[in-house]
Amino acid sequence: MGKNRITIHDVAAKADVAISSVSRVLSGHRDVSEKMRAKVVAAVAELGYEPDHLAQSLRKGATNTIGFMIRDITNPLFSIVAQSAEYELRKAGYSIILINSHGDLDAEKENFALFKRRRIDGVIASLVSEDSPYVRNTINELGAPVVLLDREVTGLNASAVICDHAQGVKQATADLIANGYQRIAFVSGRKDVFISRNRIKGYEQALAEAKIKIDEDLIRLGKFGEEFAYEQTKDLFSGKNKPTALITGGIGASTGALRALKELKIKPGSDIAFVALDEWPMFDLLSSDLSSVYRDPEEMGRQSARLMLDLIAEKAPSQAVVPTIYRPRSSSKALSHA
Amino acid sequence: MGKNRITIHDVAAKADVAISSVSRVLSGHRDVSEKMRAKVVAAVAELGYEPDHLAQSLRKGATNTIGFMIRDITNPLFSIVAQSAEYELRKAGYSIILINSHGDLDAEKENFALFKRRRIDGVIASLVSEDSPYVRNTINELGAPVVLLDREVTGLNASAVICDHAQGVKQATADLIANGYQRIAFVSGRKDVFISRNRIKGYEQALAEAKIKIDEDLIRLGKFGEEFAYEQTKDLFSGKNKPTALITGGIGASTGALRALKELKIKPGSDIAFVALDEWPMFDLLSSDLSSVYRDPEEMGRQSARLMLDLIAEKAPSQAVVPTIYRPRSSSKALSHA
DNA sequence: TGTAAAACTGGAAACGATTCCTAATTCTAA
DNA sequence: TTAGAATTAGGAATCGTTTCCAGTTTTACA
Repeated sequence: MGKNRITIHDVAAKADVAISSVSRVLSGHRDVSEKMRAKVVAAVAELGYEPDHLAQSLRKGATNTIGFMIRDITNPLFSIVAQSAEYELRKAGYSIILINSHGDLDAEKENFALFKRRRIDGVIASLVSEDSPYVRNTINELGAPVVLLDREVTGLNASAVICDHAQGVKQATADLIANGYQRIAFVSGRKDVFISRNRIKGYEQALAEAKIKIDEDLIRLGKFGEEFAYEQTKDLFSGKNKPTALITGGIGASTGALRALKELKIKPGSDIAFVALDEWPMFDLLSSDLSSVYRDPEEMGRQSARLMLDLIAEKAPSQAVVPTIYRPRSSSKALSHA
Repeated sequence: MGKNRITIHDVAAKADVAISSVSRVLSGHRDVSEKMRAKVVAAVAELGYEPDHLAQSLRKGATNTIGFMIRDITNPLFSIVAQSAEYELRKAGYSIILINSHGDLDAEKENFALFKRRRIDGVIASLVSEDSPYVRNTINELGAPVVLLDREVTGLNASAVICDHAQGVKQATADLIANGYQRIAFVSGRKDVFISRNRIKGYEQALAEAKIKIDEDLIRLGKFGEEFAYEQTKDLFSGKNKPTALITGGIGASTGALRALKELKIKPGSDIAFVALDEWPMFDLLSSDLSSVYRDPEEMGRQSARLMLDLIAEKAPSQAVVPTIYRPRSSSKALSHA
């Protein structure tokens, strides 16, 4: 067992120099003679010494650790974002502490406290809710830079990666309209967050440009997750004024809606038109050839890492915009529509 | 900005006591008078003091951090394991540092070094390869307990969560045989790891019990990931002696195989029988109603956390076995088979 | 050759906690 | 009342580094 770890003292003793000299050699300080460097390097190699990250952090005041908080790492979109961010940050010498908030505000609060105690160098987060007063306080008191995913935060010292949902959704909606659909339902998560507002904006713009009156009954915004979308889809298609097309926002909502449709024996792409906002792995293996509005999660991860490194380098907060792409497939054009 | 953080010194000064007394109050030491406790608690509350985790770690020699290393957090099975383990460990006061190895041996090695520098209290890992000599060295020199996922490691001071793949695969294979299939192909990842060996064992047992001679050409073990399975599936179904049933091991392999079948216009469940080893989210929404051999990833996460906490409590290494369940669905019984 | 500047090195003070040791106080019992 | 035990509180060492400061040696240039 590596019971007794090797410290800088051991190296100093072996090389017969002061510990400060060992530190200087290892940190690449310039005021070091060649002889000294050789002695220390030899001793380090012989003992297999590796500096203790903990002690370094305490002394330097930087932990080289970034907190990564999301609602649900199980969501494939976020897991790709996390992987991509980790990959980038790692290259810059940072590790990631991963925490789930389970979509719970109290857990989120608690997580920020944990990050603070652990003296994290920065936080990348997809927040549960963006505009509660506590967010402002918590983030400001964190004392470390913050990058938010898909959230607009005003008057806050934070950067953000935002996606241009409106544009892709508008294209998708316009295409559905061009294909002859008028009663287009929209099912998604909470209405008080950026992503939903932004998506609905694209939807409404397309309808407005086509001079189609908005039917509020077709817009179902409530909660993230499968259940809500499942129930709403069932409800939408059980009334007498059924929609002829359906747009679902987010992976959870898409899943819930697809399950409901399956149970109702309504086949997307034949009985109704369908567009999913976001794709996920194996999307192409689903029962229908579904249209989507795609955004690149790896790019989101890269951008969040870049923004974080910029903030750590004390640059001013900024925003990165990731585009969305409408990918029409056969489900945009159901065979049997009126 | 929370520039100047509040330390135990500030609390001691405010309460007009020694820092050692503050520490004692906060750590619940019994030799503390009621008056002292009240004074300190008041000062802590007033200042909003929170102990610095870094300093505590350095002094106590424990970081309350567990390293979690997997090939690919994007794999939904592993992301659920990670989430579940994080949830459990968190309740015990531990945080998780997440690292991908990307299936690369050098990256894996480097990751262990990182964990060591960071003085991690333990590592939960799904290793790339289990029996290289370096694994033994690295793990033994880590100086912290290790829990391995789905790996058998002999003569090593580590616990393991292993799944009883053989049993489920045997059941599945037997069912295929009972349904009249004889030429059952098996496509999966590397043959030199426990999971593959264990799966193939179940497959071979079922064939042996049915007195069916094993056709080595039907067994395709090579690499994890989609490409390999894609190519092998194409190859299997392009020869003259085509299989009538297909078992694919792991999510990557299943994906690759399903893509190949789609391109070949072979429909699992109608043209051939099909069983996927492992399920993933939205499995039920795929184009066919696929049979599977299921294992509970949340349970794997819980077990890995439990084993880790046991090791930290200095209990002897042990193994947890997670069962697999054969879930027959319509794809086990293709309509048009001979 | 002398002197100032530059290069190099070692000692010690941080970083922010825990914990051991000791001294002071309070309590118990003879 | 007082010796001795039991509580309680403070001081200082420690965890393993970095970094400032001061002192010593070397170099450079007049």
